[in-house]
Amino acid sequence: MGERQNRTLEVRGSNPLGSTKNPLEVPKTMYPFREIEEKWQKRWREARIYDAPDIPHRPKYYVLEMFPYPSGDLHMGHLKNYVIGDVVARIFLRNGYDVLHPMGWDAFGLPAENAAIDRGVDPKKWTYGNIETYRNTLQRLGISYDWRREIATCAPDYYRWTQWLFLFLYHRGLAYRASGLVNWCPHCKTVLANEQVVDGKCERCKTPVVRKELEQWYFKITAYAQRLLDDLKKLEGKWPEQVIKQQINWIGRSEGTEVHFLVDEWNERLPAFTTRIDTLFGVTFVTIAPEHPFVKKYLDRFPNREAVRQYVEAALKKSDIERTALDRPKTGVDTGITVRHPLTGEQVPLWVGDYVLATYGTGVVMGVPAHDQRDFEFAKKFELPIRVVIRPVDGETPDPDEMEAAFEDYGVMVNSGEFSGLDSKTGIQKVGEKLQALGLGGPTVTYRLRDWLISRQRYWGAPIPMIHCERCGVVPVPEEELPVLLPENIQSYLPEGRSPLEDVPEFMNTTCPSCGGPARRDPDTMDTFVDSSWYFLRFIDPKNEEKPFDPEKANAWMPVDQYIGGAEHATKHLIFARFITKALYDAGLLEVDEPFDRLFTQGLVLKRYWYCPTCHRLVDGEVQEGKHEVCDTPVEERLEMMSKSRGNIVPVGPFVAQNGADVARIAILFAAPAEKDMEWSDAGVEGARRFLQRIWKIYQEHKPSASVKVDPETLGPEEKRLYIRLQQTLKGVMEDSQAFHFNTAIAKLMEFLNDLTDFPAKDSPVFAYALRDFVLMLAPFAPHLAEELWEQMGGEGFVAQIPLPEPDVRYLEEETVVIPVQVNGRVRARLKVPRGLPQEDIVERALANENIQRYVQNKSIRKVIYIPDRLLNLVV
RNA sequence: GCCGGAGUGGCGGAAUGGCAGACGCGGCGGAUUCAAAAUCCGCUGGCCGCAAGGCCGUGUGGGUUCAAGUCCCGCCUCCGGCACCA
Repeated sequence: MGERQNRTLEVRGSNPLGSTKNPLEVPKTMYPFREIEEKWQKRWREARIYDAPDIPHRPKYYVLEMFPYPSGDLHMGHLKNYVIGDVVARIFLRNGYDVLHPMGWDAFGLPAENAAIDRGVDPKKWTYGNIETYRNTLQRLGISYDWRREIATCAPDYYRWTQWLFLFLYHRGLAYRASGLVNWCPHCKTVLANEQVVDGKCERCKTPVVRKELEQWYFKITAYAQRLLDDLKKLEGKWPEQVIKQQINWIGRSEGTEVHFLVDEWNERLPAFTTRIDTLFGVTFVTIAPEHPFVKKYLDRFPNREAVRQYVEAALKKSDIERTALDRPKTGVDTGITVRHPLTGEQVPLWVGDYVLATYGTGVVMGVPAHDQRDFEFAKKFELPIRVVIRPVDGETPDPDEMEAAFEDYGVMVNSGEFSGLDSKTGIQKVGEKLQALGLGGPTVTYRLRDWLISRQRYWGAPIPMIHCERCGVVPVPEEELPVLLPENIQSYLPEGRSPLEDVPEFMNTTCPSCGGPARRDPDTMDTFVDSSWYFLRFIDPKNEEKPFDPEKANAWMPVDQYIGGAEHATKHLIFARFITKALYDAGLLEVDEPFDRLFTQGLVLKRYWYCPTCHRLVDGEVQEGKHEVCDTPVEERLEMMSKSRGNIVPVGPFVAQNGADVARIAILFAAPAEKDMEWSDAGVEGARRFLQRIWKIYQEHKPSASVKVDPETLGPEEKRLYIRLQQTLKGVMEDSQAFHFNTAIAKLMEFLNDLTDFPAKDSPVFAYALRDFVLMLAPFAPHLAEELWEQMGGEGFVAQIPLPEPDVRYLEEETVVIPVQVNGRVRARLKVPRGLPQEDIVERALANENIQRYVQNKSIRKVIYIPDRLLNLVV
């Protein structure tokens, strides 16, 4: 799996014939980046310039990139995340902030266990080995981390506090154990959170998920549904709209009405949820989900008990995929009992149907075939009556016998007793009130969000700190006994459908903290999203042995001012972290109730590769004339996110060794806007390399001094122009960087380098002055080269700590401008004129122009539009 | 189906309603070289033209405007998220 080193893959599209150039080959004339980068990394480290204080005394800025899961090699996809964060951190560090910029490892998780299963490697050794590699690579990139704060979620001194968090939630009634139907991945042999099921499949291995009845631990995130929704307003304009929308969707608030159907015989009531209570009089049946507890409870007493039993069993066996397949016909079975309509008193049949979801609303729906398409299909199939109770505002009441689809629009209520004649919206209110008055329901709100299932039947995670005692039941491990250590030297990590810890008697057998009798530990470990739902707090106080974090420090540093990561966490990590933060806030442990003030979601890094559909793997380098040379199958071209499992990664380590960290940084930032997906291509590297090489060269040729001073008032025209261009660049680069437009910021630096190259009077002080400021601007993007050049110029201190130059606002505009002259909106000439020339003079000069003459002659000028110093349009 | 986002040269991509294609990659031509690499200079959206210059051009059809890649209305395509959510 991805063991082979990546070769160059030709970049198709830009060069259909393919390049023979090896991007890993260093041109001989390259500046000595290796020595330079090593030298400055060492000096930064020794001077500890990236250390953040425990409590900031200057304005604080907390920059955080989503920490990685350390598997194998760090690749270009990761890199983008860290480089963006680093540029931001460096800008704030230079502008007088105390910057907290930490890095750590999301180190619990399945791949470690799989490595153990596949290759017999100890998960801990494997993980720490990877961490070592990752850390080295990141350090080699010169990212400005405060490494003293490094954390790993798999370390006992971290997961001790993850366990503390569990107990904290437990004591606040936010962690509970419940038996229910859970998402089960038959391949990973573990349960999954809702958030980890994608398209009905396991997010990790793509196996269709099935339902299974298990007793598991849940976090009560639904208790925070409304606040998680409401507080999104605080994030507007600071989080990507996309992510906010996704969370709104995910939480899925729905306002409706609960309505109770009565089962007189057993003195039970079945509440149903609907958003269209105005259609209540159209109910001709009621449908209940197969998994509904009512079904289980009364199955034996249903007249059609055999049919129902078979149906329920079959439904449970189906995967979610099968059950939710789009065009699947409705299925169901009549229970044989009837339920009483709350308003009409009519008895309607109760059906079991798997189009009703047990986990949404109440698991029961009222069947209104005339006004709900699903009910309509169900009724048609089972020949249930259709009763129309809504008519269009300006139309006839539809004839049920002729309907081909449900009429789902709002309209006017008909055949609805005392409510007939009301419009739908009023009806919804009135019927709701009536039900409430009768004690048979009333207005209510439901959410799509479900509680967070956090038990995992796997080894490599934080053990759940709970003990099961036969006498006392479930008992929490006392806080002072944390951490509950994960046992090492496990015999088998192979998933058996139960936690591997269950087979470790030394771990399992313990004494009950309550009664002292023999008891067993909870064998499950926590979902790794629990680990990462609070890690940003531990960075603030990573060595604290008394508590997860010191509130004083946390309140000084929180919230994270800028969070950077992938949008794929919109409804996972980002919602879990918000929930945990709110829970800590409610307990008075934090003064903020939102963890991340600003969020930036960077685009993915994609890599094109050849895929063999027969061998099911990447086959770059084994392709002959469009076929895989091993099996002779035509290969497919794929463009996908870099990932170790696909094998299409470009590892950062070798790339940086060959090209240098600064080249890697510039290449990844310049290639595309940071928020957009990009294809990694070696072609882009060439531009970055040339750019830095040209910078190096111009400084070696002219040896500018950092102490040069310039009085712009005394400059000649050419010099003044360069001075003005410098100010424009300073302004543009800063503005672009603050907007995360690093690609255009670098483009502006390139443009200015072109100006410098073309500048004729290279011995002028203004030239040296421009080179000085150029280095200062370059530093956030290519910090090593900038430090080196700064030193060569005789500059004092680290560039990394020197404030970014402010543009001289008096000189942002050039003295002459080129004004396009349009006739009827089409450009016919361009005039070079002094800035601020009055309109009359411009028009006069325009009319003197030969080409303008051709279009204006014999015609009268009807209108003159002049945008000062921008454009002239003559309408004739 | 619903909710987002995006369609601009050979490619990645620029453009507060005001010169479409900045910057870079690639390509072509030249300088340098015994030769190549590297480097430097010039050209590089399409079509017509010796040239001056002209016509066309931002997925597509309309509209607003002196002026539209940008604003409005309709359509097409692609990507992401959600989806039997009652």
